[in-house]
Amino acid sequence: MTPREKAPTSRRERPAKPALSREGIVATAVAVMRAEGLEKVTMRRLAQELDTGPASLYVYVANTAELHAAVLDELLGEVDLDAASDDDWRDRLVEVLTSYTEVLFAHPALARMALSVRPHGEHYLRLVERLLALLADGGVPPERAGWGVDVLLLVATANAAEHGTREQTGDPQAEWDALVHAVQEAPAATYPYVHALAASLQGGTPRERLAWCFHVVISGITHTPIPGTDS
Amino acid sequence: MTPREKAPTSRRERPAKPALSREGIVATAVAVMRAEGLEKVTMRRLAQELDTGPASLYVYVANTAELHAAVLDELLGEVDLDAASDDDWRDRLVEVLTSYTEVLFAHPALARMALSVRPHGEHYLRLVERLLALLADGGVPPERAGWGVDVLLLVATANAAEHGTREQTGDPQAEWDALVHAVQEAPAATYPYVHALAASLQGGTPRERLAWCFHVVISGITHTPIPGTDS
DNA sequence: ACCTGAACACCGTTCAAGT
DNA sequence: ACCTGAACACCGTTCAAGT
Repeated sequence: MTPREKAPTSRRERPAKPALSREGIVATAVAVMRAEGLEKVTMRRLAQELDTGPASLYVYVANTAELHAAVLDELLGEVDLDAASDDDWRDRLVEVLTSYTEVLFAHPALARMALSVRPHGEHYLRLVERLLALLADGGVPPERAGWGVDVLLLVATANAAEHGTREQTGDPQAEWDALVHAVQEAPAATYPYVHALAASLQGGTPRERLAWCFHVVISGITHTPIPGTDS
Repeated sequence: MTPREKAPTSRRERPAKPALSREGIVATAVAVMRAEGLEKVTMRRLAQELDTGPASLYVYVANTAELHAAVLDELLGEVDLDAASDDDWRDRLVEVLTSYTEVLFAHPALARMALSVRPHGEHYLRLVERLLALLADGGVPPERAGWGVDVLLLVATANAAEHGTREQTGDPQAEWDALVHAVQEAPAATYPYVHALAASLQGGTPRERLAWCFHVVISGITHTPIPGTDS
């Protein structure tokens, strides 16, 4: 919370170098990510930003992965947990999940990371708590809700990783075109279903597909008992 | 298919440097990945392996991402498309998806990549074709099947990325412990649901959870029409 | 205890020059 | 056309030495 707190300087010099701290490092990391993407959030770059050498950061941060995880939890603070509609619990669930996805959408690299490094920060816990509450509202048995939250967050995170709009590895349009091309060129003899589907491949907006995806999982959760355990 | 084809050497020298080719490069990449993981599949390392300079590879491969995509499609050739059971179409679907997940399980880094670079190789098309056929068997309307395959593969890929056993970024056990710890420490006042769930968090084997996950999505697909489009 | 310079061991990609 | 050496612009992490 004190990213650039000025040390009390007696002599008039250039803005005194603020003392290093975990908070300061994470805050700088978030700033760099917002400005230039997660790819630029490197130990060396951050050290440069904080006017020190990369080795100094290792006093406060174990490694790059841990730093990125801290950045992720910071970002999760932006997820809107208060669904506006007081309609069906399903719709409220979709609202919260959509907010989560949108937050990650701007940083697909972060979403990809969230799939390897299990988040466990404060903001993440808050989100899980909210999702569990909504599933409980819907009468989903507790253990099934636990597994269900896992699947819902997995789907949301993967969607963000896949369709996110920033920091693309290559040209996303070109890649999509390549897929469409591959599908359209698929010989009807070998790939009858793929061939037949070519036309409807681009059907629906990304937003429609995302909402459908969430409804599929929610519906599935209500219909699929955990084997042996719950009713 | 001709990874180390020997050029016809007249003089007896050390094994003549094979001519470079896309196939040779990809084959070498697959070999390096199997031996040491995707992390080691770098342009420089491959060049070294092929006894040349990194710049030479760019004649055959656009960049590292494209190379990794080629490796992925190669690996997808190992997915078992012929479900053994002739039971319910759902079970056969789960079998194929489980095979896909298992193939990626050994290479989570590849799974993560599959979420950013849309695959469109031959083996990938074959897999999609098979999944579409199984959904058609189940009477799922074509367009919904198209969207459904996307979700099923997304879930399978994300599972592999998340729970994969190799090339872990950090210590996976330590991370899982950190999550369990965070959940158990979660104050009951602020996080009642998370707190209540702490006990059952580790419930079920990964395999059970994966199968449940697939059944949830399949069930959801059969119950959730695409808005406005299909019946 | 905290901070640092310097080093080690790597990356991807480009480009002018060669064959 | 294909191949290459050399360079440019970066990485993460460690470690001995300083304050």
